[in-house]
Amino acid sequence: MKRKLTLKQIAKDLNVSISTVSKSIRNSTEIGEETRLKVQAYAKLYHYTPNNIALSLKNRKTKTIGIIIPEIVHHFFSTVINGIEHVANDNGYNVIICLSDESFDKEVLNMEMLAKGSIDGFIMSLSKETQFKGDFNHITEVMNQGMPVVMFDRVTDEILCDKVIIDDKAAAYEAVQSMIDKGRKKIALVTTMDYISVGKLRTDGYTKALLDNSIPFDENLILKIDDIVNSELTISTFLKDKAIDAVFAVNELFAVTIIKTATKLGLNVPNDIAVIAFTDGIISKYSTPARSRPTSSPLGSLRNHIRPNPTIRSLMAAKILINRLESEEEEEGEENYRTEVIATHLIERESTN
Amino acid sequence: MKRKLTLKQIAKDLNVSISTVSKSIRNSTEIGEETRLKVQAYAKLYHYTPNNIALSLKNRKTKTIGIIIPEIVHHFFSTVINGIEHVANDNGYNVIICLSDESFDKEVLNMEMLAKGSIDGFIMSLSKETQFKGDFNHITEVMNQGMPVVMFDRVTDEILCDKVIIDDKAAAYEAVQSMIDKGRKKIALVTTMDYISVGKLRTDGYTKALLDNSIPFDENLILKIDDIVNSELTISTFLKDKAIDAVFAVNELFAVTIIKTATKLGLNVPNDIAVIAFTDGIISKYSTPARSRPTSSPLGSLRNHIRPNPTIRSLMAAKILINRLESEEEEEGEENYRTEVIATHLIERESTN
DNA sequence: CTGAAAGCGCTTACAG
DNA sequence: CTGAAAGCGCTTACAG
Repeated sequence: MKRKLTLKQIAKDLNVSISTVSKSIRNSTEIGEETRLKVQAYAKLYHYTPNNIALSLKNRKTKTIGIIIPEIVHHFFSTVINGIEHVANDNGYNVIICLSDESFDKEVLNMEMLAKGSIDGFIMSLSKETQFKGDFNHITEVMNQGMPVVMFDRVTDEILCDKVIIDDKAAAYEAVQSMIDKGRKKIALVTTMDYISVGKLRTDGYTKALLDNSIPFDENLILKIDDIVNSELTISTFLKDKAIDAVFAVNELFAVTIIKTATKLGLNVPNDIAVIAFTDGIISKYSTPARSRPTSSPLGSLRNHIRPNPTIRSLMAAKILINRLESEEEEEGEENYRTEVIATHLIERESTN
Repeated sequence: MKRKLTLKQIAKDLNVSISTVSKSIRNSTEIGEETRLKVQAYAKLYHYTPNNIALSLKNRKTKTIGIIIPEIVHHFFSTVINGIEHVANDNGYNVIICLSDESFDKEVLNMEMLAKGSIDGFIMSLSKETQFKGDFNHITEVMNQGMPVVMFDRVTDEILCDKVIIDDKAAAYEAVQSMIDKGRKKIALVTTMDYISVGKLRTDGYTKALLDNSIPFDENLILKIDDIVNSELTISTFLKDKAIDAVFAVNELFAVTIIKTATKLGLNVPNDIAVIAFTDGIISKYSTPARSRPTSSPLGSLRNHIRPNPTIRSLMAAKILINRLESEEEEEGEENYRTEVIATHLIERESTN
């Protein structure tokens, strides 16, 4: 079996010492020009590339960042990865991606694997199951070993570390407020289970908007969905039984399902029932490939929406991590973690209702 | 800054040698029970984990597999990753994912990065741009350094290596034949640009089916699409101008767009125009979240389709790679590359037309 | 100008 | 039963 070319091999082939080869390749002026050029030519000819593993060992840093995200069949995370890669590459870092697949066990395994030396730090978004269990020992563990962690989007208060989030509560508040302003009376909420931090915060925004407007909070107007794929019937019943004239959905898939269900029930969206949601653009992309007539698709009815831009956040997360990595060299003071909150606002299209 | 615990540190803390610590932790009987247990307790208490980087250097293998795929906003690749991870983990391997984002440059950079020692072998699917350029030097390069590569789905004839593909041509042939059998006269083809190997093969199957049935090949019935997102108008014109009664689409997104466009033109699918396509299930998942009434969505009209199962292929690819990795230890004979062709057939739903 | 030595963290054959 | 030494591939301070 062929092997990667090493300094040792070059040294042997050229009858010089390993140090000489190393210095020549790094173009050190310490080495005489003749030798230097000879070695360089040889290295180039045989496509020598230094072994990163050896470099990592020597330098005690890998110059790579690990990303752990729940899933990737999702436009959102794809954008996130691109953003992080961009900043990383600009700063001489590489990026490794691992998927937790929304599973706690996979998240733990992936973190453990990467923490065994493969990377210098993490950027992560918690899996659903992890948020549900509330078990964050794997993260504490990694941080105890001196690895910085930046949490992204799906975060937890139980871990002290850098975080990048959007102001979910405020954005939700704004959305619900806008519905109230337009005269909607019975505003329902379709959200996730409470353990999803993001869903929880958006729910809080909804609740607060109602309170601030002295609208009585009605628990029956809240629908918590665990598995959207099998929930059309639930939603149908929900919409039918209450005289709801507006729905705030915490994500795009929920919104699509709601709009479709409402339409099937003979309701006109947005006239009979308005729908506002957080979106990420992926579903509308698939639903209306050509975009020529937005109103022909479910999302067309979703004129007003909140679309958090993942790019800004991913750039920010990468910068924070790299910053910490570079400054950490000597320092001891760790406690100054920051939580970056990116403002996010409701997008209202012209012909709103 | 805190650091990861090392054998050296433990040795110092416990006043024994590094060798003793190492052997104790690996539970070698060479070490006296008392010492062994003491070391083990200490290691456990402080959560010692061996440094993978050091192990990789020492063993000259990393026990990790690199996956390079074009994108991940795609159910298909998500399934592929899961399949590979499954086999990998079962065999003590870890998996690292890199995205080429359909870009040649990113593909090259990612491969170079991983080839510098981070992994033992590749499983990859070529980016569109790479297929378009036809430049595969980065792959040759990596293979020359003794790294096995298994190509997956989007492959090229220009590189000799292990490959796992489906029989695109035969499956396409079967689909087109079925339309012919049902009496369709003017069968159009909507496909990708020729440089996409998969699209090319499916096109070949289409052509062959026509030939074998003595149906004159009409170039005007072939539409090659580069960017589906902005192609509704093109498709609309295409469908309108010819008296087409059937379309074979090489992928699901094409099919959705075709069906939508046809419907807008007032055509009944499948009565006026039948559509058969290769699918992967993701779009139908988004388009009809609840699945209760399949015919209400574009994909509902796509009763007959070819859905290559990515799981089998990914398991196969991982097995082939690991097999090669494990057997390669000493061997010299490299030339016995295999191309695994997974049979794939048309799925016909009951109420076909 | 060139090279031997130490060290990154680990394992293992070999002494004692 | 324990430990010193060599080596994985590299860099760099230090001799010569």
